[in-house]
Amino acid sequence: MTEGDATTELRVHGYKLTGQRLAVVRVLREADEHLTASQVFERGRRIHPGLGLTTVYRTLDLLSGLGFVRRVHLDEGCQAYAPVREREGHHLVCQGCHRVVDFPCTGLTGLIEETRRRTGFAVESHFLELVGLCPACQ
Amino acid sequence: MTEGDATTELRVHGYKLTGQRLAVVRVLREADEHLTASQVFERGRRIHPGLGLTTVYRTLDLLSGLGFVRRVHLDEGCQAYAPVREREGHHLVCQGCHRVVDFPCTGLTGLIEETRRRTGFAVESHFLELVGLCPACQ
DNA sequence: GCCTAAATGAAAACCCGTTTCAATTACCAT
DNA sequence: ATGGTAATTGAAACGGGTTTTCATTTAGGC
Repeated sequence: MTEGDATTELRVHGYKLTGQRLAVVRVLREADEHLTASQVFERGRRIHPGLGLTTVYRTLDLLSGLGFVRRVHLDEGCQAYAPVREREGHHLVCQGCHRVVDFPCTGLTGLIEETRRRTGFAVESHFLELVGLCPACQ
Repeated sequence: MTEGDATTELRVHGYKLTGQRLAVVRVLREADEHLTASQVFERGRRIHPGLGLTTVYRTLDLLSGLGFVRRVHLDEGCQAYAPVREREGHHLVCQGCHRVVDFPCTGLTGLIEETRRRTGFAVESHFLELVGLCPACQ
């Protein structure tokens, strides 16, 4: 996610470019670990003082709908967010430092097609997340 | 998940076989859709009157740790649970009726190995969920 | 049938996230 | 530039789901 991408995309969809939104975008772009809403809130405040937590939640929803942010689902809970660096990709999360890296989604079409054939389901979306330890944490 | 499997496994791990736990196990075994904790609570009460919601949460955690239950992660939220019918498998969820079907985890080793090579991460676990429409809901 | 540690339920506490609403502000048209 | 307008915002109240606390009960080994 580049800052330019996000601002363009916001504009294209008719959303206003407010300082608050740009602050949230910047926080996410500069983070390489997953963040909770209140972490985004804290960091965003340094960029845009007066930013409200409510706005953080609203903006995370917005960016999530536009595909710039993805929720991270962990055993401990599902209230973390990470920037999407690779569209059509997925997240690989480090258990140690919470770093999040994107990897491309390849080699799943066979599995999905096979599942469609065996179950009759029309598969519309999928969610894949890998969890492990990054080189530094091993 | 068969009832026998679950009781055996509970015993093996030194957990007591209480009526409350067996009720939760039975509710999950007989459900073919994902259930929230309070749905498990309601149904479990019919089997074991006096069952408490707190116990339902604790038992879901327990069974989840033993691999008999898996959380279902949806856009609407992550507070649903479904029985694991196929170990080493994953969940396929119907958007219409919430039915959950298991499918085997095959064809992911290549993707994981490739990711390991490219990122250096030691991948320890993965979570895959497919979402779509079942034959009846299409 | 005891004994003891584990398990339970009710109530309170907690926490995350949403709604409400009046005030502000970005952006378009002039 | 300026003004008008609908979108956006923040504070506070609210809501619901989940966890903690703690006294009581109970399963399972002796």
